[in-house]
Amino acid sequence: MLREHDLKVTHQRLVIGQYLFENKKHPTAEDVYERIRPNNPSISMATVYKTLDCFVKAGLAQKVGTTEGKTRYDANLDRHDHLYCEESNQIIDFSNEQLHHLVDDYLRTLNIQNFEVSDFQIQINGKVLEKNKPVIVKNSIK
Amino acid sequence: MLREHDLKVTHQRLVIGQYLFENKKHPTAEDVYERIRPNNPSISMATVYKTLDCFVKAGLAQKVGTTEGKTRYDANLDRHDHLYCEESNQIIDFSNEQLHHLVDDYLRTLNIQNFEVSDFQIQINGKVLEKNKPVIVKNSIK
DNA sequence: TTGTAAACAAGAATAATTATCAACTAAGAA
DNA sequence: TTCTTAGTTGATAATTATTCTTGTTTACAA
Ligand SMILES: [Mn+2]
Ligand SMILES: [Mn+2]
Ligand SMILES: [Zn+2]
Ligand SMILES: [Zn+2]
Repeated sequence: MLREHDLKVTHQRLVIGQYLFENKKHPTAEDVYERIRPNNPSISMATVYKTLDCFVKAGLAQKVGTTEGKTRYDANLDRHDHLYCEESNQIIDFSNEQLHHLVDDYLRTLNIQNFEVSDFQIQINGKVLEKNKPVIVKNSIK
Repeated sequence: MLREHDLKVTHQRLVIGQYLFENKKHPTAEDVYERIRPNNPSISMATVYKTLDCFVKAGLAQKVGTTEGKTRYDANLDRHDHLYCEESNQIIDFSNEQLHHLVDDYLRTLNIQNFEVSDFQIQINGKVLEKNKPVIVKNSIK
């Protein structure tokens, strides 16, 4: 994956990439650092930032805007939206083809003058009810 | 407006509020500070932050998440979405009842287990074509 | 195996935001 | 009006998030 994107394969990139890609959370740089540190005590915070940034530039991850004053990173490259928990600040992936089409089709019927739309993302605010249980989305229409 | 929200009426709040409410931009704290400073040289940055924060807490404004590492503030309290210009980083209000209903209705048909939706906001990414001309949205369907 | 550009760790530097605190003031009570 | 006081402000220090600098190490092409 790194090679495909012309990135040198280093231990640091493998470790950070593995965490980011395997469990699709939306961690801050700090989160990543804390997580990988126990097994990789020599990796520095600057490297975490540079690595995340290089993933973003390579298109392997994206930044997610928040209101908390820190940037979150997302390795889920599929088209998806986000559930923002107002209590825990966690961001949960939400994928729904129909919803996407619905909005996409509608946006195409509008003509937004002087603005070229590239894509969109829906930020669904609310709160997780039971903090330990998972959030599951079910499509009512088949 | 301030009195209705049990906020003491101070010169600083009037000045900052006036800027924020009259031209519905999405300024950073720094933007607000730079803008009001010429006519109010004694207002401090800390006051700008505290004032914006108190507007948010009172429900007179909202924070807008960005990917730039600084928070933006929005005094447009109507339900609306945002056009994010990837080039200039400006955020433009986008209001469309139909689109809102479309998404709202659809979200209600889903049952998102263990998550209580309060509201949502669509982030439309793209770029402003001609930087000096305005961005206008027209509804194609009446 | 070696040369070299790229990447790294450590720590300094900067940028954004928040905290502290003494002085001031809005606004209600007397 | 004047008094009282809780809330607000400005100056400045502190904290937090991120980026920069520099000497050292490493990936990998030749
Ligand atoms: Mn910063
Ligand atoms: Mn901060
Ligand atoms: Zn995501
Ligand atoms: Zn807005």
